[in-house]
Amino acid sequence: MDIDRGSLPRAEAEEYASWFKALADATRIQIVSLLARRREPMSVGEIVAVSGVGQSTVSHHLKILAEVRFVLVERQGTSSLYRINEACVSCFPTAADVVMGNPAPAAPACE
Amino acid sequence: MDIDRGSLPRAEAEEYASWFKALADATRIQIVSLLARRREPMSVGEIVAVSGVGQSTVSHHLKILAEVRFVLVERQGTSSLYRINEACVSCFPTAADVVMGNPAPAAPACE
DNA sequence: GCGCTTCATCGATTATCGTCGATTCTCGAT
DNA sequence: ATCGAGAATCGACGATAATCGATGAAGCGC
Repeated sequence: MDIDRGSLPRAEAEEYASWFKALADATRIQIVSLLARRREPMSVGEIVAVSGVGQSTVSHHLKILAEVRFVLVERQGTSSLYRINEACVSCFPTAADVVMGNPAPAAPACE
Repeated sequence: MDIDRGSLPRAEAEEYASWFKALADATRIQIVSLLARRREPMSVGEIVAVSGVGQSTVSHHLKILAEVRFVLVERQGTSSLYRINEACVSCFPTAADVVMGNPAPAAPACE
């Protein structure tokens, strides 16, 4: 395919797709949004208590979000503390701009 | 769940999720990006010729993109002309900002 | 009307996803 | 060493998705 000329290169499109896929679920969006608003780390238990789904499900979602580095994790004692990846806060909307053909304002890659 | 306090309301999260889901595929990202760069309408055949997947698959992807109104369609004679929805060009990156907890610069809802 | 082009839809196949309950693992405390 | 709490992993389930080939429907030219 030579859609790459006139569009995005396939490799770039696939990376963006993995980002959007990570947010293609309402529960994950709420988790990211929650962590983004409180800038402080939260334990899995706190997120479970507020998320409306089971613990294993939350853990699964957090793993997906961590794989694309939307969230960062740090083990502390018996609990895992998750926090938003500040870099993504500015770089992810920029990716949306790129897909939509907008001139990227600034912000290069995400870390 | 009362994740709605401190995060996004569930209904809003679900709407955003449907948007991100529409772009959770590299082929669809390339199609959107292609239509966004050429601002002119393209026929399905043109997109197929450049997309690397079959005609029925492209038609399927275009339907998904049209359902969330990222693209608009207009039948002309025997062919269907798809074009980018200009409103989404600015409003979709804003949605990304909202999810990431950024203060939305301006741009209200996408019609 | 007939055929051709263009696109949408159908049916089937295969793969991926969200969720759950149960289990396992890792700590810290006793 | 044992226990208990917190979190990750496993196995399974139904649901959804991506892709294809084939078929169907709409419009144009002859």
